Amino acid sequence: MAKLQKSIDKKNALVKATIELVNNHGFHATPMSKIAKMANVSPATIYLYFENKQDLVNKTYIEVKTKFTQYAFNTYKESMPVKEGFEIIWKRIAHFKLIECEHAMFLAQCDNTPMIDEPSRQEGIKHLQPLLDLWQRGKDEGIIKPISDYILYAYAINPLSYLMMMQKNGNFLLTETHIEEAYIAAWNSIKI
Amino acid sequence: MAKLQKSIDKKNALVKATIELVNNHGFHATPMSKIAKMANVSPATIYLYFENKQDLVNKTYIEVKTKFTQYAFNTYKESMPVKEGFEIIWKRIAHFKLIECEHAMFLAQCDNTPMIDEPSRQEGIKHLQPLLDLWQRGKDEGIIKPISDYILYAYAINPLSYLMMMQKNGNFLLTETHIEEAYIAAWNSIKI
DNA sequence: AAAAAAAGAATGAACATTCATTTTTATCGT
DNA sequence: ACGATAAAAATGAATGTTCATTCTTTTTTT
Repeated sequence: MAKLQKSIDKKNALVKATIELVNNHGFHATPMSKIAKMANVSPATIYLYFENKQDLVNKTYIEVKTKFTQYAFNTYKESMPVKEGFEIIWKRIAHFKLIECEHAMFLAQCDNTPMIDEPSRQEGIKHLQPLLDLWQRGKDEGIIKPISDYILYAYAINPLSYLMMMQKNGNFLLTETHIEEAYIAAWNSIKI
Repeated sequence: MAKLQKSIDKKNALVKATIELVNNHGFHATPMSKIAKMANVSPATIYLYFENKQDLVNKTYIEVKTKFTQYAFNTYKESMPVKEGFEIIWKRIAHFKLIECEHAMFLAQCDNTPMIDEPSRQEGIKHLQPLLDLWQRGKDEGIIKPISDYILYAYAINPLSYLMMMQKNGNFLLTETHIEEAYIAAWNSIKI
């Protein structure tokens, strides 16, 4: 195994362990020692890859957020009609939250607590730009309500996070039918 | 000042300090010593009122959640028509999140992290029963979509939490107009 | 054999909780 | 109504643990 590959493997193992432990216990309740143990690495080794605990979690956040948005916008083209584009993006997001539940949970926790520092948070927000552009186009074309992007996001996208939480807590099972129902509710709340 | 009153004052000061500090730094990053300092009390005194840190935050959660739901359902009567009842409850909830932002933020953080233990979390959920009953009535009358309560909640209520977060982060200012827009989006996504 | 990477042990700070005293409040006999 | 005293409440300091980070040594790679 090449040296570079080995380094990448270790870094990935650390990121993976961070996600799992932070998901289950929260940032401050996951010691570096446990992250190291789960990644089969010495605590000291973490500091070869990351500056400190905060840096580890910031970088993990950015990495996961990047994966998330890459997945979300993968099949979307700017040339698509607004309605079709929205449906595609929305369903990709839903799908990501379904199959990459751990990653999505981690993002939700980062976005809802003071765990991530402000620069990384801002960096994370940028990734959503294509969706905001799509909405702007929809507003210009008179298809989407001319209201604040924050409200559009609150009604069209954020509910998925809540459903994922409930799913994780075992309160209910998210099926394809639910996803379809949720999509319809999402579109109804933003379309004119 | 009567003895009992004094005790209640101290307990309230502790709860208030807990909310403020946990909001700004998270559960594990708020030491008991800081909570004590902010409440003008010795660290040891906390243990006269609460068993330990976990108990302090559990009890704080239940107290805030109780206040929240009392406020939310205050003017609602079961005799109201479904649509009117929902509008009243929804707007009370929105109003609470607007004027009692600190309390609402605290609840959001509790609901999105592993900070609260499971029994307290379950206890908190129970408080929402009147809203679930109203929705059931709406479904029976053919006014509200026959879909899972979780999805109804995700679309009708949860978006308010997101908007409150954005407001808190200074990203945008939540006005009466926004609230009205959001209410319409909420109703559109749950009505038949 | 030199350089780089990794490891385990060591360090020192921060923290939750408890302990030994002090201060406040309540009770009682006068 | 008053002071003495017992009980309760509150305190600051002490304790023992946990943890992030660093240091020194060992292992691996070049």
